[in-house]
Amino acid sequence: MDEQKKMVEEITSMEEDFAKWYTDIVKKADLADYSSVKGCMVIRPYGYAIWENIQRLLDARFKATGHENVYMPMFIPESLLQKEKDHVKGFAPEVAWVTHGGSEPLQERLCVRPTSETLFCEHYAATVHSHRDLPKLYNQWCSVVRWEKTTRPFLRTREFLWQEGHTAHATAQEAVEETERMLGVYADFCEQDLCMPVVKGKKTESDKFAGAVSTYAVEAMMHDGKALQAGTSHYFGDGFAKAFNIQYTDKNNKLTYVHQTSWGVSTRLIGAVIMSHGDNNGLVLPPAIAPIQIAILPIAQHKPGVLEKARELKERLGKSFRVKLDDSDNSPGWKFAEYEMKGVPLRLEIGPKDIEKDQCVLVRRDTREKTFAPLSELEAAAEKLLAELGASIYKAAKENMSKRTYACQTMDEITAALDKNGDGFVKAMWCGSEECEDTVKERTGVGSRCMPLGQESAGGACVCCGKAAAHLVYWGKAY
RNA sequence: CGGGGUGUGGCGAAGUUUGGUAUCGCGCUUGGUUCGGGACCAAGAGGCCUCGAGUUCGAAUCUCGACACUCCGACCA
Repeated sequence: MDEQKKMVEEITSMEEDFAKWYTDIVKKADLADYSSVKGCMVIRPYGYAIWENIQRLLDARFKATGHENVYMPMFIPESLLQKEKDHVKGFAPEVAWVTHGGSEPLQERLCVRPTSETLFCEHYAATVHSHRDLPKLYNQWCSVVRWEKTTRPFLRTREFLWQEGHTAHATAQEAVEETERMLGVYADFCEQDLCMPVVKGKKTESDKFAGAVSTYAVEAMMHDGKALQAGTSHYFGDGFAKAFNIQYTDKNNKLTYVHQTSWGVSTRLIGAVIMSHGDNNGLVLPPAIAPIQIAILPIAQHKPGVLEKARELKERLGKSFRVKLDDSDNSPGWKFAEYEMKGVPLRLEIGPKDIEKDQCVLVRRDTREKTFAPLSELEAAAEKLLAELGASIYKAAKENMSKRTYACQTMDEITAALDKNGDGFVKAMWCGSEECEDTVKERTGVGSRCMPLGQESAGGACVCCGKAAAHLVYWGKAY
């Protein structure tokens, strides 16, 4: 094949230009397209199918932990948004406002929800009266709007799809447990279903959600060594309850404020998957969320019996897997490249030679390794290969993370590690002062990502000021 | 929000310096031959040159403005 044609079809290599590689995949794998409003993207059927799988799997986990789905309005009156002062301060700069209904100016302008804490609070204030009404374990799937200045498909868009869980509890302890439980649900989902290792941690004071007592996050590492916040879980204490007057009568007939949490993940997860597993042939999808798990590609499909056999296999495999049979006129080579671009985990080739031997060829997306599978054992073979692929891409992502995690004691060590090995997580102690946090960022370019849970090491000196350190911090550049 | 880059059929580009009514590759349509790593032949279809104002006999090309995309920083899911 001549070079000219190659240029047309191939994507930019990730080594050459990671940012362009990313947007190439978004476009060429048919995940999303730009629209006429900056930062608002069209999520195309293939991209949306990935989101539907994410939704389905997460929703099951939410239900399993006792949550119910609800739907809150898209608009928030300005006065309602204003009730919690830290919250409004955090979000005011990026809300979109509705000022007119038709041609009539509104008496009070309405903001398009950037997040729905205030709406849930208003509702809880109206419906929570007794300890018997608690806990409230609500979740909603919706889109929210934040008027971002710079945007990128999936990673940062002005409108994005997400879920937001909002819970109200009788006690602080219960709410803290909920916050940690949901962080765990996210971490589990990322690791098991997205095959993406994450670091669970607590955000520093300066990095907390607007209005939260504490914010937790799962941080993933992308292929280029930059960090991506994959999900967050917040503990609110009774701050919102006081601002919105959410009280219940407890067992001792005493009026008490509730304790709240909220937690969310968004379509950003799709960006995370692209940048965790993709390669120079395109997307690589974890089997759990792949819209097509097996692409059946007939070879020499005009020859007698081939299409019939391919259809038979589709019927059979369709009972256990998400399967697509491509019987279009495109050449086999074209189809190979196409389904690799789309990240389909497993490709099944079936041609005259296979039919003779009562077998087919299975090819893993990540390694392109071919396996000849007897048709009698096809389901088992496919199952095994999908599981192996999942384990294998998880392992590769994990290795990338370990390889790019640098333990440092001094500022010079940080700079040296980043210079030598490229972007990654820097593990370093921190005294807890905002000054040091800022200084580290200024001088080394890495900001605090989180204070990892379960890794608190006592003692040591702050990497910046040298005083006694309170926390181990993962630092990094972030998306 | 600061600094760069880009905007021409569906996609990628040439043409802009020096104004004269748009070119190439891929894709698409039809017919035929092919088919185990991005096939080939033939005949076709398809363009508000991002948008708006201006200069000019005449603008993709010059001027001004807007919008969008994108990269590098600062901020955020």
